[in-house]
Amino acid sequence: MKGAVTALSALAHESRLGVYRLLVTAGPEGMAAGAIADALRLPPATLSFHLKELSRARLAISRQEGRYVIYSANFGNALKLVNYLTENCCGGRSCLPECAPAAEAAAAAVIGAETL
Amino acid sequence: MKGAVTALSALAHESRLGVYRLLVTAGPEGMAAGAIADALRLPPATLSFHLKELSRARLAISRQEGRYVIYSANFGNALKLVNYLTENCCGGRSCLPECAPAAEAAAAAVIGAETL
DNA sequence: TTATCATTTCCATATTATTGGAAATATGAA
DNA sequence: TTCATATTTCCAATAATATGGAAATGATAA
Repeated sequence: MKGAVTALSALAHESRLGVYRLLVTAGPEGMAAGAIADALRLPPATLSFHLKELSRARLAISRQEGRYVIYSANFGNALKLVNYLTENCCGGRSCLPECAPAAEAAAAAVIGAETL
Repeated sequence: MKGAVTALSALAHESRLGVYRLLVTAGPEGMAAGAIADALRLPPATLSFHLKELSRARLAISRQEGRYVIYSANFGNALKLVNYLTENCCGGRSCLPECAPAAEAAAAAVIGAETL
C-alpha cells in the first residue's frame, strides 16, 4: 500500500509520467538521461530530480555505461502496481458486465507478474 | 495525458487509494459515503474532500439514493488508466523477456476497454 | 412542521512538492 | 594532466494539497 502510493505519486506528474512512458516505450535497453532530457525538453537539474523520484518509487532503474547513466523502466514493479489497481474487483464474486473487463485485466496482470 | 495525471494524483494518497480499492471491491452497486467513512475511519469532512477528488478525477461516480449518496468506482476510466500505463511497451517491437508480461497485460486491458 | 440523519461546505493551518541556474562531481578523451 | 561532456547536488522562492471541527445543506420520516 505504502509502495503503491509512492509509485502513484511518482507517476502523478506530467514530466515524470512522460519519462516513465518514454522508458516503457524504450524497453529494457533504456535511455541515457541526456537523451530523455532532449526528448522531453527538460533542463538537466529538473530531469535529474524527476528521475530520482521515479527511482525512489522503484519504477525506474539506472545503470552507468561509460559516462552515461542509462535509465530503464522497472517493468516488474509497474506491473505490480497495475495489478494492485484492479485486484479483488467486485469482492471476488462473478463480475457484473459493468466491471468484468477490469477483472480480466487484473487476471492477466497476475499471470504476467508470476512469470517475471 | 492530463486526465491520466489527474487520475494518478487522485490515487496517490493513502486515504483515497483505500477508498478507491474499497469501491473496486464493492463493485457497481457501490457504497454510501457513511459506510465508506465507517470502513476507513475517516471524519466526514475529510472523506467528503477525498470523494470529491476521486469524482473530479472520474475514478468514482456518485448517485443519490434516498438520503444516502452512493459512490461506486468508474471501472471504465480505471481501466483506461491501467492501459495507459502499459501501452506501447518496447515500442511495439516484440518484447524481451524482461517486459513481455507488461505487454500481455496491456493487450488484455485494451480488449477489455473495447467491450465497455 | 419538526426532528433526525447524511453529507457537504467553510476555513485557517500545516505540510510537502516543484523549479532551474550555478556549482560540484564523474567519466572518458586528447 | 587538461579539456570536454554527462549528470547530480545545492539552494531558495513559489505553489499546491491535506486536515477536521463547526456550521450549513439536503433528504426523509413522524
